[in-house]
Amino acid sequence: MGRAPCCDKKGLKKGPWTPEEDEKLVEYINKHGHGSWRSLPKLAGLLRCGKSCRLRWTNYLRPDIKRGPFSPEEEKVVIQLHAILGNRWAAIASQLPGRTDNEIKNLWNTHLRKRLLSMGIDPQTHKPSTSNETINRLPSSPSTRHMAQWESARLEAEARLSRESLLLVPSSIGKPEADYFLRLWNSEVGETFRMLKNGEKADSQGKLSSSSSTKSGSLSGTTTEMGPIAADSSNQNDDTRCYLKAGIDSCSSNELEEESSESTLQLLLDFPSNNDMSFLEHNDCYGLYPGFYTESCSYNAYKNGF
DNA sequence: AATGGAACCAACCGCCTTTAT
DNA sequence: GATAAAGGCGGTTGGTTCCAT
Repeated sequence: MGRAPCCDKKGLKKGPWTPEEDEKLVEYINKHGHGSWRSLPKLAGLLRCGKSCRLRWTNYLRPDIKRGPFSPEEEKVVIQLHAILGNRWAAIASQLPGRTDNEIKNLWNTHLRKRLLSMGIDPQTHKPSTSNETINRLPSSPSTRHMAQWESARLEAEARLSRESLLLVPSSIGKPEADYFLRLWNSEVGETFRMLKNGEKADSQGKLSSSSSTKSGSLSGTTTEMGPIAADSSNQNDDTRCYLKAGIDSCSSNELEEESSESTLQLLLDFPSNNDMSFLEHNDCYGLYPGFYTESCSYNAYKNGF
């Protein structure tokens, strides 16, 4: 049994919206709300399908839409969330107020994806590409992968810190950073992260699980492979590089699979500073996105870059 | 100035999930 | 439980603009 078309397409206009159409749509929604999208075009006097009206409203006419170019900070968030969520544009958009899924999708396809590719990063896996085209330019260190995982763990740790700080110090509410991570953690993003971390089948749509070879792979890797590294690194920064290297060199993923992410996180939080990744600067191979290291050779370039 | 390719982005299409009956 | 309608989402397309030659 075929699905009925969303609307009768005879006589309906397609293509770009005119200012007059926009005006009609905005005026109607401001007065009555959108109600049923199916019946809206008729009521608003538009020769458009309801779906088209909904899209025009949500992607362009909504008053809270933030237009204009993405800030470096926004781009960074998109990249980080994409590493966790994959192509779940709506979920990513929910973390960027005023930005639409369509906008983020376009940003990704036209800018960020190419930028990562040019840096030798596979935009789907966020790992160094193995293609012949890029492999020769890459530092062939496994630690690049670890840095992606590290960044994911950092996200989680910061979210936890934010949540705890809010519980302990109510006055911290309103601080943008804490607010952001609290929101993130309590949102679908955080839920996805937690589910993946626990090895659960994420979301009922099956979309996540269908594409989770990337996500669950990298994320479970975050908590497992990071285990001994973070555990050992609870000592001092001086030792961290050694532990990091030792962890990379020696860790057998099977054996590490059992490592508790709780303890890992705790140890992460025990770091002198969660944001201080300066100990990585001394080694040219420690970096998530090698393109950033041509100048500064610093993980901070990734953290602050874009 | 003309032109061809690249880049950008709004909009469409089809599939999936949710909700109502 | 079965079915249809509606909404939502991600992939893709096609028109427009920009830029190099």
